[in-house]
Amino acid sequence: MNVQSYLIQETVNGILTEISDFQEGEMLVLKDNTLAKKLKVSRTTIRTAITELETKGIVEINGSHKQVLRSPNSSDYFDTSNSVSSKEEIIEKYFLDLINRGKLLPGDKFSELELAKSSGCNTITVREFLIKFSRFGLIEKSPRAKWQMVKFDEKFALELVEFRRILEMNSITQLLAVPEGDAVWSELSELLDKHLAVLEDVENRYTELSELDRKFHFIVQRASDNRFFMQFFDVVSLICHYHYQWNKGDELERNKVALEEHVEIITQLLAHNTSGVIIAMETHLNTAKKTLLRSAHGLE
Amino acid sequence: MNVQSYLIQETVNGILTEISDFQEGEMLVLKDNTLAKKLKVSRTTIRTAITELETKGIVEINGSHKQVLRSPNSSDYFDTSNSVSSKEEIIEKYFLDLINRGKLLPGDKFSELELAKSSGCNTITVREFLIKFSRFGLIEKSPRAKWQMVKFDEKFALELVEFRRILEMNSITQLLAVPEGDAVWSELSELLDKHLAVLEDVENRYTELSELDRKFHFIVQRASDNRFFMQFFDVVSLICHYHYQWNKGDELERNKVALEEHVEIITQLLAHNTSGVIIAMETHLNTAKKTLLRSAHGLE
DNA sequence: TTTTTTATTTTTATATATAATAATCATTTT
DNA sequence: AAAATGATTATTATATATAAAAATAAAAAA
Repeated sequence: MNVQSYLIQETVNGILTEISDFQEGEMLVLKDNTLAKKLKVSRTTIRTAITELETKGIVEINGSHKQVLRSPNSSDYFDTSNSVSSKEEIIEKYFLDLINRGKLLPGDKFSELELAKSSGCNTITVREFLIKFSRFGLIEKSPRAKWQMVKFDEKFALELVEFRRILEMNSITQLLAVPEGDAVWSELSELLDKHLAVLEDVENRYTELSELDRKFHFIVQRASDNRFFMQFFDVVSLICHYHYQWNKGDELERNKVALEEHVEIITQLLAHNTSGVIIAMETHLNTAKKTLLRSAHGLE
Repeated sequence: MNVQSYLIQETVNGILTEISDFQEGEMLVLKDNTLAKKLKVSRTTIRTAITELETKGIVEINGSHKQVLRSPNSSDYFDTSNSVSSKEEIIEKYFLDLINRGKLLPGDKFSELELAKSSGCNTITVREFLIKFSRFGLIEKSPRAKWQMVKFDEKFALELVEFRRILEMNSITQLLAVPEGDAVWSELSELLDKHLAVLEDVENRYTELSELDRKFHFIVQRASDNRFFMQFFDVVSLICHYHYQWNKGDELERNKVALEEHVEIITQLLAHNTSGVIIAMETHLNTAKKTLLRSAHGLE
């Protein structure tokens, strides 16, 4: 039997969940229109999924009449945890992994075909992904030439840091204006606890900074409530993360400092101490700048 | 005879220019290696172009020996002024034209195939262009659904204006710090003259604002000397331009005000009056905000 | 030895075809 | 009349093929 597509599998699982409380002897009829609305897919998809359920013996189809025969058990569900919804996800994962493992360094060249072969996608999927990804300013190409990782020099680093400084300073001011009862304050105090927990055992847990850093800056940027700011959150976040990869040398010490700086900012935020927040943030961004510059120089 | 591609035509023209000072009886031999370096194309391209020159009777090919026979006349050159270098340029022109003529309004849907047919490109070219263009935040799509012009509501407008305000305020501060002798100051005073000229005959020339506006804000943003800022100059510029299209009602009055505001900013800039610049810029951005908001409301 | 050329291989750009999914419209059922 | 369905059409996603251009490597010439 041929393997169904991800969407069909997910839809089958969705229908199974819908009918999971079916009782023996009950009269349960499936309407594709209703299911389509509920699962937010087209009726065509629902019908393919119901046909699949018929072969599983869970549903009986009699013309337009689709009746549930038995309640589903766990083996009826498709395991979609390991599948990917599309080729695009495959190449995205594959490419980001290359970056994160330092297989693609600034100045490196690579071709679409090469990526397509090694990732198991076709060239068009790869190409479209690269076009989309080029928005981050990390890769570029000229017509009929190979793609190239952007050379990461001091100027690039300084521009990035300056841009980030302006966006974050603005957002954090907005954040300070958020009223007391808002959910963001409990989010922040939770985040503070997590930071403290990691700091307690920093020798073993210092690598968790990466995730906390992303979360922290996400909360800050989100306060701007501005889609253009958020667009750039992704860009800056990715690029910074990318370049932190290579200074493994003093990673423990560096991460410890960053964690402590986060703690200071969040504490000042929770105390609603405007000038304290600004100063702490300024310090943090300056440290980040130094780190980034060092990583830029390390590559020359 | 089949029409050569744009690149070949341009290369032929390039070689013709190279040998344009050929004298009767002179011994002029073409080396593809040298030409390739000079014209910045590959040797493959040079060889195709030289073959073309042989059929035109300008060059004689004897194995590896390529000798110029006569000096080229103007009819030997290809007219590439009307051709486009690639399909991508076609679709880009076509799509921007649709936008500018108000054929694509917020909320409108359109399909790749539709665009491909009407523009004469294939779907892949269209698709890749749309992916690239979606970076501007003006169009979006969900999987297997049509593309859609983003609904332009008040929130969108406010976010855009706020983002612009932060970027431009920062850039103009940088601009003020540029030393006296820099070329930017003469650029600005030229731009001031152009503004004044248009204002002299504003009833007939008010449509020239669009170009002056782009130039002015470009000079301001460029002062940031930051690629991330510049990326967004394009985005903001396009979106604003797009949305100004529809309030044709008070266009004369509106453009006149904008021109006068530009004059004020540039004057203050040339006088190096920091606070004056800030105030004038603030006023200008507020006017732009009002205009944009009115255009957002007009669409509801 | 260095440069140039020929021949070959890679790579991107473009075109076309098929499959999967969504949307539509006329008809039937409720 | 409203909702649901079947049949059809439209559209995107994916795959494959061909052409144009660039890059490379080995051979030839300077």
